[in-house]
Amino acid sequence: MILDSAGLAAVAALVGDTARARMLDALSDGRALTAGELSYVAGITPPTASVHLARLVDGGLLAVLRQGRHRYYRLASSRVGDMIEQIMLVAAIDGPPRHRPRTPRDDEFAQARSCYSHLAGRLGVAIADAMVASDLVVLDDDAGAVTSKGALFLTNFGIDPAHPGQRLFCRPCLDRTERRPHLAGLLGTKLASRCFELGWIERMRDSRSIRVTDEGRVGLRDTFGIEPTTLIAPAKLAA
Amino acid sequence: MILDSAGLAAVAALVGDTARARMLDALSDGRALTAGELSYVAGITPPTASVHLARLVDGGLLAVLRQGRHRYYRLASSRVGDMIEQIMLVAAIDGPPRHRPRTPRDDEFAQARSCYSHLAGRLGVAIADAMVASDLVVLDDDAGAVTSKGALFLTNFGIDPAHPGQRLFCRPCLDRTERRPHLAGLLGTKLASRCFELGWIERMRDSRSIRVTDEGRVGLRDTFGIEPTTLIAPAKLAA
DNA sequence: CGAACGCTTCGCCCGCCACCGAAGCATCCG
DNA sequence: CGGATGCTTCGGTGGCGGGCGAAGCGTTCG
Repeated sequence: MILDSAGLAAVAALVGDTARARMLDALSDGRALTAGELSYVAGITPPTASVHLARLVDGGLLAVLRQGRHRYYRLASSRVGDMIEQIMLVAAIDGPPRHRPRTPRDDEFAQARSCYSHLAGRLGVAIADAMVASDLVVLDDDAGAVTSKGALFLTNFGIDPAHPGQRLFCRPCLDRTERRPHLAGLLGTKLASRCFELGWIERMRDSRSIRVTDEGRVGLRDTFGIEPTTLIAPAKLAA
Repeated sequence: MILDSAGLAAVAALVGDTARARMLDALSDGRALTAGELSYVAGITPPTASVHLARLVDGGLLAVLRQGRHRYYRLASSRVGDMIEQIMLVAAIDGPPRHRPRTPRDDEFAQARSCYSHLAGRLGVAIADAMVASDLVVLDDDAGAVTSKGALFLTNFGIDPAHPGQRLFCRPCLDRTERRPHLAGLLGTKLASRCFELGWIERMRDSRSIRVTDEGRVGLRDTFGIEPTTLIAPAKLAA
């Protein structure tokens, strides 16, 4: 179980099928979906989906929760979510350019989304940028930390920064649409929760995309100094 | 190129073949190997290997360097290495238990190895543990930081901790054989380099495994307080 | 208790791709 | 310049796995 290129191949092969990849992608925000919903997003019939789901459970990527006559499937752990995100990052950056028709959903997705339990997309990067600029957190490629100024800020913002003596709990996560880091780790999770709590953002149904509410625009501007325009212009920066 | 479960599937499918997975595993310490060597480690004939390698280059996972009549292949970026490590982590922890005959090479590998550019295995975890215990670094699941005491220690150890004002550059990386964190990020890289420089460790040929030298045992004990026995006992902890 | 629903199992078909041996193409050597 | 070496391309074969429809099983509801 150690020198395990066999395990590498086995897990990757599970992900390396279009239908299964679509299912995993749909599950990668951590929610649990039913077999039926998953067969729909994968674009295959229920029987076929059932076989795929059985394989994914068998391979340890998914966990299943029986509830009445439904079966809810979810990622087995956040590690699986991280793995999917990492593969997608490689696909986006190292992989060959994929010219696909750009849909409105793509724009929503690039705008603001969840990355397992934290915020990503233009919104996530904007928050990270703002916090770095205001000296609330410091980041390099691999690591990050909350400053003492940042700890104070978080307290005022309604986030308890303390595990006693823990001013860290912050990690950069390379954003695959923006190709710049957003905030992950416990800090990322708490920031996201707090923004939901405040009604600044809300999930869009059946996707990882997130919508910034009107209150959110005001709050983000007042609290982080993020101009609402940042969150509207789709891709003018291409210049 | 955004809502890209297609890219996810494409990249994962590349990794999800036994022969290609073996090649990628062999390359995952960042070295460049020739097509011939790779066909050998994959256990396939040169023609077949050639096709696989072409696919991997085409998919952006590998880069090729022509040199005389040889062609050297290496991972296209450290992101690809991270991805492989992450998939293997999922395979090791979330995947089904794989009962394989345990070879001496497995033990070497679990003992000490490189994880792209930093140290992993029992050695890597022991160093991380020692530095946490001595209050040189602090770690949680997602993030870490070098303490001021740690910065002083690193200077004495021959590592320049400064980017001015950067006492961070430290990240935990879950070890897939020990299932506990070792040190990654810039700190992890510098620690590994310095240990090589001091002659404490050396690469074993044709693998990611690392051997601790006699000087290394002494140095690790005197500097980090790591008892040499920690680095010899293969798997007594199974109890 | 029977009908509707959600999901899985079964049986079958088909296409893709990993694989090899032989031949082709470069590059380096005597 | 001819032979050896390292790698790739070509042509053909075989097996694995993804796909569906039909049937089976458990749950829920009227």
